[in-house]
Amino acid sequence: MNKLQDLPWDNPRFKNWIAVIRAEKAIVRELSKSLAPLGLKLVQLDILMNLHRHPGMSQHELARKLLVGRSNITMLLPQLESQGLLRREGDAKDKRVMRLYLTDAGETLLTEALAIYTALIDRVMAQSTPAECEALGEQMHRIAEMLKED
Amino acid sequence: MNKLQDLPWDNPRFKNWIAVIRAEKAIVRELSKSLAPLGLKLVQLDILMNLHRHPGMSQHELARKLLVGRSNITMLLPQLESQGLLRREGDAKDKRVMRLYLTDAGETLLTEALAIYTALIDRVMAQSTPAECEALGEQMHRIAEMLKED
DNA sequence: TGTAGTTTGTTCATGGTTGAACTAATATGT
DNA sequence: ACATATTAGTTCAACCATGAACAAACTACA
Repeated sequence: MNKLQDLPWDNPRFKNWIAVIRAEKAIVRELSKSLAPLGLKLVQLDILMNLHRHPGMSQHELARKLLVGRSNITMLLPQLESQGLLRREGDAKDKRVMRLYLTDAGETLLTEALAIYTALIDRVMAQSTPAECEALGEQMHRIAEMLKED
Repeated sequence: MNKLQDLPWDNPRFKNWIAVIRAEKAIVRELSKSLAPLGLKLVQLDILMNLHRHPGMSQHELARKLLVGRSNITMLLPQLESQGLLRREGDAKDKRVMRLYLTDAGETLLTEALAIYTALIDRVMAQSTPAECEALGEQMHRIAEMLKED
C-alpha cells in the first residue's frame, strides 16, 4: 500500500499529464465560447468536419469517429438537418444505412467555424516552437495508438 | 474567406492539436473504466484529490478548481458524504461556507484510486522520454496560463 | 430456400451538467 | 446604523449523453 506522502504530484509523468488535462479543458472552454456566436456546439462542429472529409459517411461510422454512441448521433442530426447544414440519403444497396452529406450551407458554416478554430489553435500553439509542436503531436499520436482498442 | 481546399488538416499546429484531443479522450476513457471497480467516477476522484491537497476547502473554491458549476458540487458531495469519504463542517467565522475534509476512508480510497491512475499514466507516458515528457508538461502549462481568465 | 446471427438506426428511461433564480450571511459605503 | 451590493450554497427546469431494448434489413451457412 502506498503511503500518502509519496503522492503522484511528485511524479513528473503524472504532473505533466495533469498539465495536459488543464490545457485541454481551457482550450475546449475557450473554443466553445468562440463558436457560440455561430450557433455551433463543439460536437456539431465535429460532425461537420468529419462529413466534409468523408462525404457519404454512415451514422454508424460517424459515431465511431466521434467516440460517441449511435443514439447520440440519431438525436444530433435532426438539429443540423433542419438548419439545412446536411442532408441524409438512404443508401441504395443497403436500406438500413443513411448516407450523410454536407450541404453548401454546411460547407460555408464549416469554413467560418474552422477559421475561428484555427485562429485559436494558432494562438495557443504559437507558445511552442514548430519542433516542440511536432514532438507534441507525435507523442499524442503514439498514446492514442497505444490505447486504441478494436 | 478561406477556400475549402486549404483546410486546417494541412496546418501542422492544428493537426497536432487534434492528436492531443484524441489522446486525451482515449486516456480519459481508459481511466474511467479502470476506476469503475472502485465505484469512483472521474469527477469524484478529482474531488478527493483536491480535498487531499487542500483540506478545509470551501465548495466554491472546489468548484473553481474543477472548472465546474457550484450547483454541480452541491449535488456531487452528498454521494461522497454518504459513503463516508468526506465530511462537511460549517465555518466558524462565516456561516455561509462549508469546509470540506477527507475522512480516513476517503484518504484510503484516494490512495487506491491514485495507484490505478499513476499506473495508467506511467504506462502511457513511458511512450516518451523523460525529456519529451517534461517538454510536454511545460508547453501545456504555458497554454493553460495563457488562457487563464480572472 | 430458410433459419440464425449480425448490423443499422431509433426509442426510451436514466443519470449527469448547466445556468438562472432564490435564501441566508456578510461586506461596503454613506 | 442602514440600505445596497456581494457572496456561498441550494433548488429547479432544461438540455445532453448513454446504454439497453427494439425493428428492419442484411449475411451466412446448412
